Amino acid sequence: MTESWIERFPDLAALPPAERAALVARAAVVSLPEGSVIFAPGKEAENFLLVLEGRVRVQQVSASGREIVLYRVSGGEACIMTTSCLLSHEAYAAEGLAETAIRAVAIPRATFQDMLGSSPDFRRIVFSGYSNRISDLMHVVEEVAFQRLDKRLAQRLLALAGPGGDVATTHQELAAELGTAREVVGRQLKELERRGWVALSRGQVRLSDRASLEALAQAE
Amino acid sequence: MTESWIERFPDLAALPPAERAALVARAAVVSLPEGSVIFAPGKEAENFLLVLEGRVRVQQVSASGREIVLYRVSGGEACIMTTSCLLSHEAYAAEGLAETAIRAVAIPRATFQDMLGSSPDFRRIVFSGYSNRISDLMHVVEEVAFQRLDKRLAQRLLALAGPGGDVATTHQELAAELGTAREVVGRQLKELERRGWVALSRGQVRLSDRASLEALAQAE
DNA sequence: TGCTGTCTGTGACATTGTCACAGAGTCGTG
DNA sequence: CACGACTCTGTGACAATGTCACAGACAGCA
Repeated sequence: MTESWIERFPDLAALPPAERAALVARAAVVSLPEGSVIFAPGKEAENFLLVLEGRVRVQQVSASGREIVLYRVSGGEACIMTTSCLLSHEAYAAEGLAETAIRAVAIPRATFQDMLGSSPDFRRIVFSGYSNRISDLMHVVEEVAFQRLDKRLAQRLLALAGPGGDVATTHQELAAELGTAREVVGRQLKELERRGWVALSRGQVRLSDRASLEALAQAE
Repeated sequence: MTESWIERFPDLAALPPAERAALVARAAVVSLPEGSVIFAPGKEAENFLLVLEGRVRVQQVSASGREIVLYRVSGGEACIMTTSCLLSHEAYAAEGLAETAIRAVAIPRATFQDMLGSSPDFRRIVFSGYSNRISDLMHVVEEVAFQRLDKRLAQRLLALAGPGGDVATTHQELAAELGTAREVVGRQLKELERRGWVALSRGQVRLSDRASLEALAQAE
């Protein structure tokens, strides 16, 4: 059982046996219930986290209470906000929430530093985590600064929709995804409904014309 | 002379003599004129850059031609966009421009990888570069998504002003700093002028009431 | 049933973005 | 100097988005 998690990270599973054994011995698999706060402003992280299962949502909260989702970390990825805190003690104005129940590997600070020095593969995992996050953040900047809201909303609806084409969410939650206000989302959804592209009910958006939404999502 | 640059990075200068010598031997000091494109979408980097002198501006350009400044890299810092390209071959939609003439240390890919493995201090420099950039990007998101434009403009004017209180820039350039449109900047400046906080002339903004601008910049 | 809290809808207004111009400053050149 | 070419700035009309103050609708529960 102690060996199982490392198989999710092929690069790590391929480490020299000694390093691999050390890592497995010193890391702990932790479980967190849905809704847990993984990190928050002012809370310093003690462990480096590799997410095994579940999804972490990282978002920013403004002074006025508005929120915006920055990115999500899924199984197989490193949660690099904690890393940053580990390495440079900077406080971020972001918080990480467990959107689902989480299983993750917690690697203590010292082991993390050791592994960084000893394992090129471990470094690659950490760096590519950073790299992906920077990429995500630049994408957010680009969207917020330059994209129309109807397009962004269509994108999110498509991304959040289950296979049946339903999105179980409130207008408030969608507004937090996009960094805008609830009323604005309400009006945008109303317009999409008027065009026959979605059907609205309390706490739910049903996508009734995916093709049109996709066209909108990809529009210039 | 070959030894001089490393003194700008105390962490590196303090490396074990062997490593330090290897680094100095394999890295090259390069000079770039003002206006050089350090990196651009689609251009893959071959070297890791440590900026010695000068300033690099990293900005994003939208399809519609609007721009937004993401952050600046100054002397003593690592230019981590190039790093990312080095490590994960991801293409970013950002470009880096030399705002001033630049002197930088270019470290070849292989040496960079070696140093990452052998030197905790080198790792710290690289990681803290990443960390700072993530911090910068989150700050940009926060500003663009949640802050009023007059406040952001006041912040930029104060940041860009020389000691005499002059900002030599066009409305277009200010708009690119903030990710907005020229006309909007023009109107905002007009309003600041009406209040007597700035004086406008072609290609220049003179800050005539710093205290008021600072109050605006710090307003909620 | 009535109460309570959440979710949604709406109108009025402020702020910001877009578009299509026009006017004014600067510079080189004849 | 006169002229054109170019950049920089100003403006009005309108569209899109954000803010505020509500009111109504819905769900769960005593």
